[in-house]
Amino acid sequence: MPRASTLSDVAQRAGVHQATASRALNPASRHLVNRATAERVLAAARELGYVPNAIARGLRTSRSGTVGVIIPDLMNPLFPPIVRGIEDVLAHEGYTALLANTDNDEQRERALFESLVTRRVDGFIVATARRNHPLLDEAARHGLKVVLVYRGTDRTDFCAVTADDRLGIALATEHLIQTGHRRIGHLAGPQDLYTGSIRANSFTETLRSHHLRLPPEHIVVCDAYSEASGASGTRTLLDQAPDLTAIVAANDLLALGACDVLRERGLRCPDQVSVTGFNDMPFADKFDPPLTTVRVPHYDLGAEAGRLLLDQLTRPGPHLVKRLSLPPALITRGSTAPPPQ
Amino acid sequence: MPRASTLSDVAQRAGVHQATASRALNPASRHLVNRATAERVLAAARELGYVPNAIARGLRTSRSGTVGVIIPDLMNPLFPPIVRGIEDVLAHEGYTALLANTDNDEQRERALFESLVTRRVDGFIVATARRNHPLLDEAARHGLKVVLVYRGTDRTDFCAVTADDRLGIALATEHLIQTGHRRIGHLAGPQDLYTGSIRANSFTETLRSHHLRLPPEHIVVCDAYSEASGASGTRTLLDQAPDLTAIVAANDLLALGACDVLRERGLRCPDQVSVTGFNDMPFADKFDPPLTTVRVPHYDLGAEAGRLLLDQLTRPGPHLVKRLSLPPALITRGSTAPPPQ
DNA sequence: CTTAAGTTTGCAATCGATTGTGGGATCACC
DNA sequence: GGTGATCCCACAATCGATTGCAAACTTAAG
Repeated sequence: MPRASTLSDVAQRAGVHQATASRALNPASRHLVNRATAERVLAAARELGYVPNAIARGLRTSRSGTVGVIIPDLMNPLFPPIVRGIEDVLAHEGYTALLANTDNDEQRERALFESLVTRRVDGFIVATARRNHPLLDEAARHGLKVVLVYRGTDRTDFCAVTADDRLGIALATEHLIQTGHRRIGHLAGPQDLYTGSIRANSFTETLRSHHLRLPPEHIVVCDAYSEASGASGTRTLLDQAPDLTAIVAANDLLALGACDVLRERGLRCPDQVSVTGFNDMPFADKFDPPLTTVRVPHYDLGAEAGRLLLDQLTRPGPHLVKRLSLPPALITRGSTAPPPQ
Repeated sequence: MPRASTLSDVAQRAGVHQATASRALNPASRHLVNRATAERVLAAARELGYVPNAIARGLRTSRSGTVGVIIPDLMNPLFPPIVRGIEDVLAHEGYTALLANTDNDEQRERALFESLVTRRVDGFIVATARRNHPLLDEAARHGLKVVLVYRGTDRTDFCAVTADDRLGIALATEHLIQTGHRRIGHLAGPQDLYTGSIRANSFTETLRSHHLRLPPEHIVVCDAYSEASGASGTRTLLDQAPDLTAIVAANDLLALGACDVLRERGLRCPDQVSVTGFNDMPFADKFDPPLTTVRVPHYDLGAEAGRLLLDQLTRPGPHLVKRLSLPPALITRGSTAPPPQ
């Protein structure tokens, strides 16, 4: 196998110095070389099948053209669209995303982070933020550009693109109230996550603003955004408050777990208990019953996060800490109905 | 922001030459340096927060420690587990996956491929193979290591890890036959894909081997593995052959499209028409009706593909072209039942 | 004490691109 | 023909690590 041809191979073939070849090949500096020469270089490159070596370029320019994307779990169907949005925007500017699945494991997250720093990514897009997250400090110490996506953090010194979770939960809760429900429970997400805490707060506020009772046993905090965790949370919730007629779940997976437990206990959804989810995950409309949920523009979250990071990477000078919030929408389906008489 | 410390910073602080520092830092060559010296270097590195520069290393060693992973669409729920399997195996050996979504677009695929070649990935794992795929030739010309995953190709000179699709479809089809069905249709996938063609062949063979009639209008080829495509294929199928009592879909998404159309036409599934899918995508058990389908060990496909590639990358010498096939399993759920009387 | 073998370390080239600097053409104009 | 000005291009340093080679030093054996 002949080794790949290099810049100086091209230069030699075109009969110029490699510096000239470099400038000719790079659109941004092409104007520095004579038109005819440039074409000769381009032709030589084409004939040799020259492929620039991004590694060598990266060493010299100390920019790798890569961005680290840290997500909790690719198998949670909510993240692929976010990743997709990020990639589409980055690819358009010649950047490549390096994906890292942390599996909600701090150990693993640290290792992956190190590996990305070693690879000299130009910036990070982080979807694993906790409300107070040591990794973010470390990133800041390294002087790395960071944009948070989907999950925010308590600190206000990081760019972030999130959905308006407060509004989303308010929409779902008010939908239930307007449908006639008065005893509504909440399956909350982990409270060390921004999404878990803000959604729980919004639930509480919404009930308050409608002057509805909210005894503490109407809220159960789940320890993960998973079906299993939603199921066990629902068991607790129903044991504590058997007279609930509706459950606002902080997430679709929790809602699915809730539906499982309702079925397990012989309670019909939505006839006896209504359930709402959050995210409008793919195929939520195909479930039995089709899930009433809050649609979040995941793709756009990713795309905007990508844009924010690109802006920081490509535009010189100081940057504002932008915090962008995108609007969710209530999607009414079959898992909600008026309460039983 | 102080610039990141380099190898020679570490060497200086430890009072040794950078060559020595390099050897001390690298476990594989550490035995070449005096124990005490090595510890001094390690300490210096720790104090300075030294992070090796993978770019510089890659330039020198001409190995990037990255692998290109080309998949058709991350949002198809079947691929995240594959990616996950790949990443887990690669990460364990210090490799990083560069993910590329082609969106089934050849143009886009070519661009992403170029970009990965530029980044000097050490190898490729390809899940977008078509039966006859120009990209694969090009990769071979570049002398790149390639392992196919999930989808094979007609050529036999590439390593591949696939499910035993032939067996999978046979299981689904025989399940229907044993349940009493005689007039069974097939929603086939794109025939330029290995999976599409082998599944269609297996369907035909299975019916033949049971001496069942199979008029050509009982098979409709869909032009993509998507719900929409499955829906329109099903319309054609039902128009051509209204007396079918069962449909073997080449894929879960096609099966979902089929269920949509059955509902749209007032046909009850499974009472009037049974449907089987393929892949056992996440949440297939939650659908209405729960989908009878063929479970494919996606995670393991990815993991094995990763192992195969790693073996080629790390073990010197010539390599066998291994073709690995993993067994699927029939998962019987609510979308299949005996045919109506 | 000499020689040989074995350890440990330093020197310097190298990977392949980018880029600041300076010099040689070419041309115009006085 | 001299003087700039303008354009192109070549030279060479540089990014940060790895590694073949040889020098220096230690130890052991004769």
